[in-house]
Amino acid sequence: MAKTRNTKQRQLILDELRSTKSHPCAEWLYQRVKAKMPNISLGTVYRNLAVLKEQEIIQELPRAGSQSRYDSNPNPHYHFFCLECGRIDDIEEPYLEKVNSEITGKLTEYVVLGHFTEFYGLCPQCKKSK
Amino acid sequence: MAKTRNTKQRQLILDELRSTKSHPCAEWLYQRVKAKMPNISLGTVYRNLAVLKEQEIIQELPRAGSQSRYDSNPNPHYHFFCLECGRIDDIEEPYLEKVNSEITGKLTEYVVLGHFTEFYGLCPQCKKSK
DNA sequence: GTACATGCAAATTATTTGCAACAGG
DNA sequence: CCTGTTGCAAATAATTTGCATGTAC
Repeated sequence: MAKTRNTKQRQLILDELRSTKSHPCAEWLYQRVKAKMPNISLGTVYRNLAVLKEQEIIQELPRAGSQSRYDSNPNPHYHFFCLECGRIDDIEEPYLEKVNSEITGKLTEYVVLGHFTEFYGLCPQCKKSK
Repeated sequence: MAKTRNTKQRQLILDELRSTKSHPCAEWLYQRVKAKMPNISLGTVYRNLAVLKEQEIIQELPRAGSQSRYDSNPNPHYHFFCLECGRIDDIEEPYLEKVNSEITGKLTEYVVLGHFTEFYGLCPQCKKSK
């Protein structure tokens, strides 16, 4: 891992992210940090989030790539995302209702309608080539 | 639901999506359909995917909104996404290892490293206002 | 002093939209 | 015909990047 510095900007961004439970986006953090350091730029926020993520100090909420992807099967089912080659396979396993009910039992204040799950790891091809 | 027509473009896009298991993005579908109908436009592909999704003939793989969102906790944990107001809360429930192991048992050809799960439904506030 | 970081703006990437012409039912 | 749909191009939205300057260590 490359060397990094403790800049005022990076610290402010991290503090701001730690001060909230809202899982904010870059723009939101930018506005907040800007209040304390008016000429910080949005590019700096993006660059620092990337560094902090790289260092595993924070995480970016999961999404498979930057583009939307589509499935001709409209029914909920699970996918397996290969971290190596990016391919997405369907999983035959039936939708785990018990996962919903387990969480529903804990989150009585909420209405739990369902869950999205993606498994990740290595697909058969990428497993072999390791 | 509004009235829709069976255009040649829509049918080709759907056929192309059904012909693959790769969960493609709009651009990929555009290239494929373009081979059969050279002056189709990318905007048409996006518009048709939106219509087909609306009709629940296909699905778009889940992603909470168009922007990346960040979390100051780098450890895997679950989130609850409110379909009404878009807020994302942390769930205290510990990571369900048994979900991984259940899938690992089925996908013996794969290396299952983990899973991303987001629950969705209504948060306490939105539940009340219904 | 050196190289990582920054601010700024321009460039990319992904997606959406306005509009006049087209075509399915 | 009537109105949903298309192709095209321009507009947005989100993110990334080049570059000269700044600053942490």
